[in-house]
Amino acid sequence: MSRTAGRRRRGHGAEDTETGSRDDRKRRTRRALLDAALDLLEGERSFSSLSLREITRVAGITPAGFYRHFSGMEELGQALIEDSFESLHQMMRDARKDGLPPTHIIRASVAIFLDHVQSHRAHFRFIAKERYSGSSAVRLAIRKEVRLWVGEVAVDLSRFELLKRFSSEDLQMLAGMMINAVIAATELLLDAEPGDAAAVTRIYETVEKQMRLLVLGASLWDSSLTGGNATPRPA
Amino acid sequence: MSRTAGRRRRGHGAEDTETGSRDDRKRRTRRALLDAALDLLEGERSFSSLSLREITRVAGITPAGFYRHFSGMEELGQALIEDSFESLHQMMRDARKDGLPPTHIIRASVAIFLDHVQSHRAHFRFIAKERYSGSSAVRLAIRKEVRLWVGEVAVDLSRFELLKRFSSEDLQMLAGMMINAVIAATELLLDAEPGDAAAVTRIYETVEKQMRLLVLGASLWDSSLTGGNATPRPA
DNA sequence: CAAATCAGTAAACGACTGTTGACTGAAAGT
DNA sequence: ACTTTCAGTCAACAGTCGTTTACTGATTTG
Repeated sequence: MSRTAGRRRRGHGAEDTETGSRDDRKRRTRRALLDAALDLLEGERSFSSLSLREITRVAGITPAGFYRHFSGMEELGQALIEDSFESLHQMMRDARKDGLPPTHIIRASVAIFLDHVQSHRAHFRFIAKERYSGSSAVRLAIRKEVRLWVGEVAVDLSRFELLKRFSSEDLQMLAGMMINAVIAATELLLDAEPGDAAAVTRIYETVEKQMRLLVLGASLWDSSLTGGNATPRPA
Repeated sequence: MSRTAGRRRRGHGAEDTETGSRDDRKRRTRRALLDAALDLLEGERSFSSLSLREITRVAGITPAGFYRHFSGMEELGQALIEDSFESLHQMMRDARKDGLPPTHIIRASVAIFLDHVQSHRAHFRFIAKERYSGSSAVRLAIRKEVRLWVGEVAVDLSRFELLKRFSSEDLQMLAGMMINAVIAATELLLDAEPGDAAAVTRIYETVEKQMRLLVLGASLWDSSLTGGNATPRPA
């Protein structure tokens, strides 16, 4: 009743629906769907609790219209993952091309990454939430990205004179610990209020300290003392 | 139609419903509800995607019966958290009482914890899933537990002669890194096939290596070199 | 033994869900 | 100028959901 206003009622998603070629408009609607999902995930909700209808409502289209873009929620989840990591990869390529300062490479890299996190909160919130709670396809995709990242860092580390005597396995472990620390910092960053500069500073400082501790440990490391006697029990 | 069998149809939850006092039966049904939720969480599902009806179905009671035990799903979530951490605390108390070997305390502690994880997979899967994707109440509860744990470990570490010169802040950081490594190992453990002894052994060995690296780093640490110049940017 | 308690049942409610098929109308193709 | 394509609409579907209400019947209580 009283649907007085213009025919098309849209949500926050696609604003100027009227311009551009058909492909452009389609791309815009797709973006609106992705953004709608990210918007809803900014709150307490988890991806698996989002409904298709809810997302189309926020994006400003009809439920049935959803299927012109994705076969279902699972596929939208995949798209969100690709979306999130693509901007990260882009950033990392740029950073590599621009060249890092030779002296504080680690610190600079960490800072660049955390800056990126802060300017893409929604993406990383999604990743953090889905890393352990998402569908197995999404979880695997995230794990693959992390594994690749660890590999890259291990290669970078292998160029340090100090780390020449590291076995490649131990290099992976060191890289893994560094990335674990950065991921932990990321999660703290996402939990902190975005405007809380003091908290942000503390997080940056802490992770830098952690890196320093790891480098110190590495300087005394002897890869030939590997393994030793572990204490595992099957259950 | 054709509901031929006995009146009460129960799921996997409460088996011998017929015995015990009224309180006993109530407790058993409550357990059945918690177990039903944990069962469902063993799969791909996340807690927020579980429905109340679904849980009562698995537990073998009527939807309305749920409310005799919990006011809603949120309260059940809280109960699951308490349940999970209670057995952990119990185990830690026991371990402390029994006394750890003086020589390899860290290694032994880590192994004991990971053993506990393996024998309580469902609980820890729940915690891992909800740590970043759950309701804020649940997330806060988990974070509180982790923070407390870090504090305890920091106190334990302060007794080492090697760490006497650590500032309390740096001790917290070291303890935090150790626990981060253990949590990362926990997550690997939960993702591994329970029977995969080789994978389990690798995880134990890796985390022990990580501990050794941290201890090495600590041996060179100088708390007076704290802070330095961090590189944070508000956004 | 009668009365009170209360864990669990049964049925109904309105709301929301994913998915469908037939449609419309503007853009793209020819 | 015509036909084709196709993003998005609309209406309807069969389910599931959380919650409420009145109830039942065994156990506890006095």
